[in-house]
Amino acid sequence: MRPKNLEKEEAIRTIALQIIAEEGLENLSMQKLAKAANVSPRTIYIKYENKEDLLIKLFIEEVLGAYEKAVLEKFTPDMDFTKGVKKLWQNTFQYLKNNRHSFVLLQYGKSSPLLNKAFQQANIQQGHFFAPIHQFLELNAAKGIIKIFPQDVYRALLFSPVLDLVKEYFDYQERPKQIITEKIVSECCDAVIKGILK
Amino acid sequence: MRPKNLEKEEAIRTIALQIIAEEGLENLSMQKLAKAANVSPRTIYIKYENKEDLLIKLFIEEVLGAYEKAVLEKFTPDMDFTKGVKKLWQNTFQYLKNNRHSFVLLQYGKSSPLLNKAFQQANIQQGHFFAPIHQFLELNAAKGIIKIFPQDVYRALLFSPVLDLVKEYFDYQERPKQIITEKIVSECCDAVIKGILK
DNA sequence: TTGATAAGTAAATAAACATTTACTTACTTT
DNA sequence: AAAGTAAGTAAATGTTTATTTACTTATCAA
Repeated sequence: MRPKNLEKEEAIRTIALQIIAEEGLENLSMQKLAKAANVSPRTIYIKYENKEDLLIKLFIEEVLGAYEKAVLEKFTPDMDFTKGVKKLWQNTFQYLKNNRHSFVLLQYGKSSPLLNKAFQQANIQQGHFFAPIHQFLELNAAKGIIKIFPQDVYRALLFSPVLDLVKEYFDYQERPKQIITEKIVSECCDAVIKGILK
Repeated sequence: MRPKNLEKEEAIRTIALQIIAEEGLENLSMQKLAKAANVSPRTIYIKYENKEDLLIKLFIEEVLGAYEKAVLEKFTPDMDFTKGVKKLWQNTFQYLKNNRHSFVLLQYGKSSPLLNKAFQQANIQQGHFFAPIHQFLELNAAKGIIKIFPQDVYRALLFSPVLDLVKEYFDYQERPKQIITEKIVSECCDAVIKGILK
């Protein structure tokens, strides 16, 4: 049996993310992707059932999976609260600023009903994303270190700002304004931490 | 001369937002829209040059414009800092939770390169969106009431969490978790304010 | 009332779309 | 080295797409 050419598989994923980042999810077509990845349309259908399947796997596995791994690098739920949050912010900013293509699809995950639904299903079926962060927050809430909120609210309070900062970091390249540096990210993180501590 | 039928114009915009919210921007087509709005495809092209023009006008005028107006309701830049931020959060949550269709396209504005570019251009050409908020923050920074950050960073810190809370409010309807109430929104707002005060 | 005119329609156009068919290739197993 | 097989290709499928053409309608100004 002829074995799979892993380079082709990777090209499909990489080029798909690139097209989405540059032209938008609205403008990704199977034929355009095949041509750009130097592959026959049929080849895409070996690995993916259809276009929706491709998008969902790209989003869940390629983007969310890798993003989660990068964010949780050197993080443990039993860390000191301030140190833990700072580490998570650092990891997030570092990873996303070096992976703009992933960042764009990640943002689409908050808009597109297809990806949104896929995320919720994956979250239930294959275990929750960012589970160690949940644990971390529960632990610190129980210890009385931070204010009590529903789990999902912590994410809004603690982590949505850093995603916005990444977006501003990329926007910088397109219009003149102050660049987002690691120092600014760190100072923002301090402000967020101050707000959530009891 | 036969006058424009304003009902048709509004139907086009309303149904477009509805399709985007339910099926995604990826799945909005001019023919689908025409059919759903009970209008000939040609009628859409009277008001809009092409599909991109429709999307941009929908985003900038219908969504961003109305959103800005609602958020700034009863807000003035010389308000007390805490009162001002609380008012902005209240307005945001109230308006968006009652306008889910607008919220979805608003979120697409952070993903789609087309809408993103359109936003940046509109921001420059027709004056900055949310200018009173800029003023408000500058004033409070000058008075030494809040920490000093670049203007765009304030938005990330102060306002991205409330958009995330709106998203969670809508997600509630699809999977069981704690509902986002006005009380929780208000408590989150307090935390954010605490973090940014000097 | 009528003539001008932009709003509106239904149907058509050509291009692009997702997916499949029919075939070839390259590798493993025997 | 030959057979078997999944990976891979090029070209075709029928559908849907954005947009236009050719025509009709409704209103206003004269």
